[in-house]
Amino acid sequence: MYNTTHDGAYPDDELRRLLQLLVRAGGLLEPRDYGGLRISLSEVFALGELADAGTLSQQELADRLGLEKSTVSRLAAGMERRGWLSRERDPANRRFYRLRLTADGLAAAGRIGAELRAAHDGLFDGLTDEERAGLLLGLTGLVRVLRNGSRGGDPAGGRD
Amino acid sequence: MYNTTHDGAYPDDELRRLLQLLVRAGGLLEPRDYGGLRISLSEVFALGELADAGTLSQQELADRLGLEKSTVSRLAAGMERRGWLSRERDPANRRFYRLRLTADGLAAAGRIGAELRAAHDGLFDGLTDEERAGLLLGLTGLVRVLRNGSRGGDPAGGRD
DNA sequence: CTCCTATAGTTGTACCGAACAACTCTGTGC
DNA sequence: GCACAGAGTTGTTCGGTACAACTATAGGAG
Repeated sequence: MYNTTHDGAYPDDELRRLLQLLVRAGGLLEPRDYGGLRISLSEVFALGELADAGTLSQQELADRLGLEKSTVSRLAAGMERRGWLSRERDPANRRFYRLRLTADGLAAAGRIGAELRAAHDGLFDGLTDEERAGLLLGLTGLVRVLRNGSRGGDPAGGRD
Repeated sequence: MYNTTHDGAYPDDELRRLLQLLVRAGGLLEPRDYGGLRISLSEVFALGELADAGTLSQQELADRLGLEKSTVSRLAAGMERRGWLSRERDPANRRFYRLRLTADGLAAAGRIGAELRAAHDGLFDGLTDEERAGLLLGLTGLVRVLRNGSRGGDPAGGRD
């Protein structure tokens, strides 16, 4: 397939395969049902960020999610409509919202967290001990590398 | 964050974090420039499948990509327009197309393959040897598990 | 105090990738 | 010949996103 010029020392193929599996078989891209509610990937991430941070302005949330502020405006409005978060203006500076998860929002975050955990437990069940340990180690490193952007020549990104 | 009820033995958090990094920092979802050409993820996958298989009908391609035939119809039309593939009717059964990459299409597949390899080489550079080895092992297993769908209670999927 | 500017958020609009449904075209079996 | 099945197409709709232009609030500089 894509390994036209490569010697096969690395899993060229696996990289694309994995992406493809993640995207398709895993249904990564589509909104899906978490805890019985239809929710988009961005909403999943937003719940996570807010559960993490407690209170965020929309702009902060946008930065964390890598989304445009207008997108987050509508995202937050939707989540408010669902009762997952409250939007109060910051009394100290009324330009800012103070986005906070409501009890419902926290519950949703909990359910989703549980599903994510179930998902990865299910995945892990199919792995050998060695694979499991290796994956854990490798993924941790990968997260580190991706987060620090320590890549030579921006090979994967190219859009920031 | 999401680990409201978990004991922390697994990288709960890391799972979502990884997804998020993949999706955002990696710019996974957006069409991006590969080898200087704007190309969607599905086109990347389609090039891979066709480079793999040589000749496919649209329905076969749709099955492999997990897309609807109508989507693939337009996808293939677009790729034909770009000169990446040829669509001849199968002479033995004119209902079928015989999709094949052109020389240009193969070249594009090669360029994209090179970029994918560069991307993951760049990623791998930031890893320790242990992490690299572990990741390789774990990913291989993960691909196997995802492909076989051996998951307890369909934890990750839920949309097919 | 007024005006200028910066920044948070909103709204209008457009785009893209995808699904679904209804359609056409081709082949097959009775 | 006709009915049915399957491949591909087209019309339409939807969701998630960006971009641009807007409003509203705040913080100076004169």
